[in-house]
Amino acid sequence: MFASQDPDPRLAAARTAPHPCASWPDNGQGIRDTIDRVGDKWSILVIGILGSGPLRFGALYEQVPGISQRMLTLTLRHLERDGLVTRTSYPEMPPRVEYALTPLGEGMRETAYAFVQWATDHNPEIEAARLAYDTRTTR
Amino acid sequence: MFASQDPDPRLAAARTAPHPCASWPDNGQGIRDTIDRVGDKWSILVIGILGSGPLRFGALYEQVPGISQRMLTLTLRHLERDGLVTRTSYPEMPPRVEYALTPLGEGMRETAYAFVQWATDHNPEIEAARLAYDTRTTR
DNA sequence: CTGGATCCTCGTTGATACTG
DNA sequence: CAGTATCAACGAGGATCCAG
Repeated sequence: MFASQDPDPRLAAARTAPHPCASWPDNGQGIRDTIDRVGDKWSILVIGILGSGPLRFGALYEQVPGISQRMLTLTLRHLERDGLVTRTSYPEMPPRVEYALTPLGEGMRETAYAFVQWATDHNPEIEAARLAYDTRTTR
Repeated sequence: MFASQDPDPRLAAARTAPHPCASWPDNGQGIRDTIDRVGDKWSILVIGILGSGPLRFGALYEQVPGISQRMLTLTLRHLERDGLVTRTSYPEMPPRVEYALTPLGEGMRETAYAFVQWATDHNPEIEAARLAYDTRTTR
């Protein structure tokens, strides 16, 4: 599959010994899910908001602009399943449910924060690059 | 470029404080796109791989397991548009096109690496939480 | 108040075939 | 080799209604 034939010796070299770190530590296995959890539309927002302290469903619903009830429910379920968020329901009338970050979730939040920070800092460059690209290809 | 921009001392404080603000610095605007770029299925993989050095389309195609030509093309276009990757085509026969990380892309890679590292380190905990959750709800 | 159940739409992806 | 074009399929996400 790999060693069958190699017209270009550079390809063989590139495949066998490129650099110490050819890619990510994991690459393509379980990490995918964790990244997806952060990459999905709402999770990071929820985690960011919960970083300031526990909140009820309704409060969360108000603080995440544009989310639907369904998506908020699903997002919270996923986060709970992954051990990032705890769900505490108080059997009262009317029902009250509070969501809070676990220590694991707090760690995730801090790590994600670093990336958000980077994205914020470099957003101007990225926007500029997009503008340049668009004008270049449109013209 | 890094140390010069800090007009507001509160921002610096907000970065180090445990519970700085209600949410992320940006929240809901342009950052979304950047996060989406990382969150999408292939971009991080491509960026990670390109971290070891420039590669041709075909080599990339081989190193990303399961990607389709179309998706690789689209992913590279997006990354190029955002100024994270450069595309250099050599007018030869057969055609040769090389993709490489820009400095911006390299910065993105490093920042993302921190997160991937976290995800790798804590994957066991997350998997355990999932298992616990599933058995709890299934039983 | 919280959130489960349904329906429906739209975007993203993959397979395939074709071109410079 | 490095794409582009086209089409079909799938699934995430939104709207709405209903229930504990």
